[in-house]
Amino acid sequence: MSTETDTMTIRQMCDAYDVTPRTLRFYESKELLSPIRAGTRRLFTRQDRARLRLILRGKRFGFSLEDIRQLLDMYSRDGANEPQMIRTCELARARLTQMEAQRAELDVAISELKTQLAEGEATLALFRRAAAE
Amino acid sequence: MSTETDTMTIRQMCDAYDVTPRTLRFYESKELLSPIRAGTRRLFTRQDRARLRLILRGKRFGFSLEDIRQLLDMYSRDGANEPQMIRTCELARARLTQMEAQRAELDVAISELKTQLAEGEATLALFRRAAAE
DNA sequence: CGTTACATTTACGTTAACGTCAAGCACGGT
DNA sequence: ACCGTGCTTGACGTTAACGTAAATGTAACG
Repeated sequence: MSTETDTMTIRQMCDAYDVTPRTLRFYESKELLSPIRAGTRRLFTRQDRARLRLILRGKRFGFSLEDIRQLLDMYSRDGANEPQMIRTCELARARLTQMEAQRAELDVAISELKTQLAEGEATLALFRRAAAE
Repeated sequence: MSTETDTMTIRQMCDAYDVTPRTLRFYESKELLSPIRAGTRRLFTRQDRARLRLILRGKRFGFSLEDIRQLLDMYSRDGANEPQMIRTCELARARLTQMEAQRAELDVAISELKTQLAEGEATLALFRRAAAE
């Protein structure tokens, strides 16, 4: 019971990671994944699953798939390659800066919107009083 | 010096609000703006400018143009119409909730990315020591 | 062997918010 | 009349990340 094939079909992947088949094929076409084949069908290995998890995480970070592809390539081409690690870190730092800026803008927008909303609801309250006459 | 025409050409608008002509025409085509005409040319009134400011603010809030159109319609159709005010407030509250959720996610993503980055840079530091031999 | 249940490839469609021509008025100046 | 500038409309192009449909394959079940 140890050699449980260790690969997953496309559907198992979809269920496990909540993505569609189209998405997995799309990622393969973009060279983000490279499942092996059993005849014509895809079989996703442990490696593919690790990569998919990284991809999904990257998306949560707001990286584009193209960014992710680069990061993934750098990661896996040679884990112990200094210039590539440096590049990876640079990308990450740049993205982090963007995200922090985005957060700041979002904060401003949120408080502005709160203000607006309060105004609107105050006006509404006035209407109700008038209606209560 | 009082009747300064009070309208602006498309270029003046672009310069004043940092948008392109295409954007203004696009907004008109979407019925977000309705400049008057001097022959064939557009003249943007004070009202148009007020609406444009609202549009740009809405965009900062992350509203889609379609949302903005609805909000604008509700605003201007009759400033003193209760059901419409209510609808406007509901839209704003919904959007606010989205924005707060987005901020929460962004916070998580930021701290995760920070962690990753720290790891990466630690690894890099190790490399450098090894290289220093 | 026929049907059912997934799989595969190919390729066009979608959405938002404009960008980017192209071709042609319109008006002031010379 | 001619030029240059700025404005106009019209229409196709762009980008990302898939969605969706069509036609076909194939593996296992009964």
